[in-house]
Amino acid sequence: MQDAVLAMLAKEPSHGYHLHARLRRSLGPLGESMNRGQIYVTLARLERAGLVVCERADGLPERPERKVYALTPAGQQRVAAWLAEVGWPKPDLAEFHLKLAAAAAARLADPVELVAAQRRELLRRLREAQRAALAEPVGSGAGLLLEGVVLRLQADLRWLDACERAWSKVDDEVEGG
Amino acid sequence: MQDAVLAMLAKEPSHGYHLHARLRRSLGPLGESMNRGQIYVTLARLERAGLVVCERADGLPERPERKVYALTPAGQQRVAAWLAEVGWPKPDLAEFHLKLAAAAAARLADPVELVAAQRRELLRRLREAQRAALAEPVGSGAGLLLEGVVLRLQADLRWLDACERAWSKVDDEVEGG
DNA sequence: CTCTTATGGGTAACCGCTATCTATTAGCCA
DNA sequence: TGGCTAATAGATAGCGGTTACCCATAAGAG
Repeated sequence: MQDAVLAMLAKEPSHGYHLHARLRRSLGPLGESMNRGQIYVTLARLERAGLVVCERADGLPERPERKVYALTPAGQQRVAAWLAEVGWPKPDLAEFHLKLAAAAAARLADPVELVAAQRRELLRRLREAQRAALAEPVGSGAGLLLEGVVLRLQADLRWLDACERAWSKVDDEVEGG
Repeated sequence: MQDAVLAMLAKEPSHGYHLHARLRRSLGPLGESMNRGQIYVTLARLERAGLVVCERADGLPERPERKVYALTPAGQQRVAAWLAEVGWPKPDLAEFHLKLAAAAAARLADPVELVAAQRRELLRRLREAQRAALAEPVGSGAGLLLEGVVLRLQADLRWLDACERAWSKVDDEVEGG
């Protein structure tokens, strides 16, 4: 979040609400879930860390005071460092994996059933993402983002197939043994 | 995290360190990054919420006191609810997307270069995951998990290809215009 | 016998995010 | 004109997770 805000400020100084709007526009449909208040918390921390400064540009006395923030040299340095680093979020498949293991171990549910339910959900999201991608203008950033979502969902569906194969075999062994 | 701990307790009561070991074993190489202290924080919260109870079973006086936790009826209910829900983590591609946009807008870096660097990193991780998968016994839970990681990385690499195509086109337009 | 290291178990502080609350501005409508 | 609603701008509290650190035991090394 901090890096995202700094990245927006690298283009031009803004106040909290404007930053929020720019982020949402940049992320398209995936930015819907962004919280408004988070921006201000993040800005306060960035200011405390000396990465941004607040230039009070409340020119109109009748408007609510809005604080316009801009990058400090340290902030620019951090943006450059962020751009230079090659990080990638680690896959978060552990939860479903544990769910299957727990269901089988405690005999609380049928793992193959859980996989089937999950596949229905992912197919639903896949259709939704494809529909949203069609609504975006071609070549837009949001459309590209949605393409990534679609590719991920397809990969996850393939993984569910593998899960089903694996847990079906376990069931057979239990029944057979 | 809470659900993961509850799921382990659904199979059998355990104390903190044992739970940590079981979780790590169940997750294979992906469990390496798990923090030990987190287990105790989580157990304390679960106890406060009335989902688990602590039966002090420190039979040997010379051993350090270890608290054995077990599910309460409310805890069993929550495990059942967790198994019933069909959730899936949302794709977290936004950070890289913002990185590309910020690099291009502030002219701090070449987006196509960033994509190339990211591709190198993902290929490295892909090789690593495939190697780890070969080290796991076939049919084990950890092996299945690693297969999911591999499928995801392959999907992300395809997305990077799409990113490169999109941002190359943008560069052409800028140069041409 | 002491020093060091590894293991087992725990606590506290910090950080990020979400939800919620306040206050002002603007638009609408009766 | 008064009252309702939405949008804008900002602040706060609480939850969940991670990190860093602390305490005790056990095993070796000198």
